[in-house]
Amino acid sequence: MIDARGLRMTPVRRRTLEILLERHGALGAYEILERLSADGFGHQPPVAYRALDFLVENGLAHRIRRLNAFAACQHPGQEHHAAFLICRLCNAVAEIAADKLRAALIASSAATGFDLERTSIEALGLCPACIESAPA
Amino acid sequence: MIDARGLRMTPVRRRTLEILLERHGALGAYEILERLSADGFGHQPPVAYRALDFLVENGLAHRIRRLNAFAACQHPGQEHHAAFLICRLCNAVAEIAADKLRAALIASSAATGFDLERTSIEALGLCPACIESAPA
DNA sequence: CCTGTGCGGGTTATAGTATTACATAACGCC
DNA sequence: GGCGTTATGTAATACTATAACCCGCACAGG
Repeated sequence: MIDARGLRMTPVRRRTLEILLERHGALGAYEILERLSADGFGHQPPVAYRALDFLVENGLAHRIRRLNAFAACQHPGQEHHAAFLICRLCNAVAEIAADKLRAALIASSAATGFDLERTSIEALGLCPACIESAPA
Repeated sequence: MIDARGLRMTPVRRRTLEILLERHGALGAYEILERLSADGFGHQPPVAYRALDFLVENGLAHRIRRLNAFAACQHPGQEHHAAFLICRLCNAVAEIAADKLRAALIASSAATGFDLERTSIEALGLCPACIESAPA
């Protein structure tokens, strides 16, 4: 039950990750909870939040704050920092590499004396598909 | 009642901005609501949310998503994009210029075909004061 | 002047998101 | 097997945000 990195990938956690992977895009905690409970897991919010916290903590999923939602990580296993592009029409979420952005952010903040630990970079706009279907 | 930019700075809106300015750092909508209602304004959530939406929309305040809170803009009147450094211990919020970061983000996302409209860049860490008082 | 219109602000009610606290069960180790 | 730790389940509640509706005032046009 304990994988190479020392992670305990229990049934709820695995199923939660599967649910996220099945969907391209982000899911709210309560949507995930519905599916978990349909699959026989508990049906109270902490069930979903705990599994999600675990996945986020271990780099298997990301939290999209703008949507109050979660998405599976596109590059699990690799140490990386991500930024997210969110379509304001269809809520599609694209993950892009943000290592350079993060470095720039740390550089920009050097003068403040802050010690940065986690960064969250999100952008709202239109995805290619919605640009097509909803032209100016 | 209408200023140079065509903004209607009504009493609730002005008071809301003052409340944000009085505090260095971020305030939740319900904290703001408490003070507004103590000052004789309405005491239902929309009162605060509407004023805050107005301020954010017009560049006089920022929304800090990580904290579900709001902070007065440090550079009002100037067209700019900001990033925020949030202390995970004392919740202090520092605003730094993010125009370059934004440009880099737009460059990074060019390949995806997304059209970026708004960006939100936040980082969590320790502020100088908390580094002092809580050393490793 | 007066009246129609639009915006702001007030209200009630409710929706949506997240956490605390506590009890029970499973696991890993010795 | 027994013990400490971690995970799961539950109930209850806290916190954040929005919808829908009404009223009144400021302003523009007649």
